Amino acid sequence: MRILLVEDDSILGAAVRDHIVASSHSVDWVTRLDAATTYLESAAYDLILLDMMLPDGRGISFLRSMRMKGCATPVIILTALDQISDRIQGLNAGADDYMTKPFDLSELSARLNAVARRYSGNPNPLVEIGDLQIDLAARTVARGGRPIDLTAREWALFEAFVQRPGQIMSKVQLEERLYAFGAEVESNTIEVHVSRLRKKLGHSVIDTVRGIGYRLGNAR
Amino acid sequence: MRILLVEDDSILGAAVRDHIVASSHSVDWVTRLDAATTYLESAAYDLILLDMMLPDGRGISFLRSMRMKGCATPVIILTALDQISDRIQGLNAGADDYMTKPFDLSELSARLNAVARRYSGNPNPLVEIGDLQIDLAARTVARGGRPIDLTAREWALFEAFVQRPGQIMSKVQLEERLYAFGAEVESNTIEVHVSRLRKKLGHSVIDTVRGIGYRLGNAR
DNA sequence: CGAATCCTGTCAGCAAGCTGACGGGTATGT
DNA sequence: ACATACCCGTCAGCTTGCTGACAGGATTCG
Repeated sequence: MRILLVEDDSILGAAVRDHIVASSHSVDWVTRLDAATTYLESAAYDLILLDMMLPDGRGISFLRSMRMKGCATPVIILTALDQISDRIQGLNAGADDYMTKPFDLSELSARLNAVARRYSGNPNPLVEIGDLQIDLAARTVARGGRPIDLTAREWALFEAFVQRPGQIMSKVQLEERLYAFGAEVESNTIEVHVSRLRKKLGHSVIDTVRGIGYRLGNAR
Repeated sequence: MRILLVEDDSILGAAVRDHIVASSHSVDWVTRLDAATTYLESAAYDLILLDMMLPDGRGISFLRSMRMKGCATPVIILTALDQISDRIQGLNAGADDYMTKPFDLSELSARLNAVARRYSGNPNPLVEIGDLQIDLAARTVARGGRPIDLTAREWALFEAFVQRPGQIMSKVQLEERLYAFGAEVESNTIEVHVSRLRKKLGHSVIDTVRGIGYRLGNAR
């Protein structure tokens, strides 16, 4: 999952950024709204964490603007404890959820997961694909009750497919989803990860559509 | 569809064989039961057309034997008009249908199609896959009401996938299904036909599972 | 703290698959 | 009967993808 963090408090920003990275999501962190606008135009984000008070304006204006432009990316607003009006206004402006500073990072994870699940159109974290049992919340895969151990990258890649069954994802799309700006990969890294995933899950779980991308196999 | 024809009458056998070939199915024609046994052990048939009176025995014995061995291939028995007991015995022994000689060849086609549909577990000839509308009886494919013209070979290949959604078919399996003994192909003919089919249907209708085979794409 | 292990991205060689082109045989039309 | 068009299998060169190996950095363990 790719996240845009808009937060000018450097200590909080760094903590949140690090936590997101440790959760094996990718994150771009900006401290101003103009940068957020630019980033949002350049990449597809799965989630935006949006502070309300920023040096060049209010998060609420940014949120209204992006909603008016038809952008449906889920937004969690970050508000001060005593700013209840920010929360109400934010939710009314189209935010999906809010968190009040200071917040516990495990609370952040829970919120991230909840929004991601809603966004993927699949609120139920338990998925079966062929003979695989997948828990999107616990980030586990098993076959016949036997767990299959996936690394963070492998999980992130697999999750991308599971959240979009049947949809072909190009290598560029996968790269954008798995890597933040400045962390793009060169060479054939996506192919390598797909190969590693296949080694663990079996060669018919993910299909290649040559010249286009990859998708979940048609396991019926 | 690959058919085993067991018929010692050379005129009838030739007429039936030619009709089957003209219908773009493949057929192996034998005149004796021992040859039929050998063929059945060597290849997977979709249907057997079985005469009752053969030089080396009765078709009914062959049918009983193959059913006892657990072979589920559909069988249409070919009987003389006045041999009603053959018909009853044949059906009781596990035949799927019967035809009485002499029969009209278009009647044979209808029977072939009916059995093939039942065998594929999909008695309904109308199938939708992604945005394709397929009529298995009329052997037509259309997209948005616009027909897509397939040649006989292309249709045979496509039909194989449609009848087994989600199942990976290896090149060998496809070859066995599309070509009779003595008509096997060399070189990369299956790949070429898949490529041609993709050119007409789109590149994401059939997925390649590298090193294993092909199957219908996961169009959801 | 050092050693061992693991994860991840890169590299590069290989290979399975893809596709344009061609020729022979068949079917169709005049 | 001849010309044309089409189908189909083969060929071969190209291409995209796959994967083993490696090295560097991060993590884990004693």
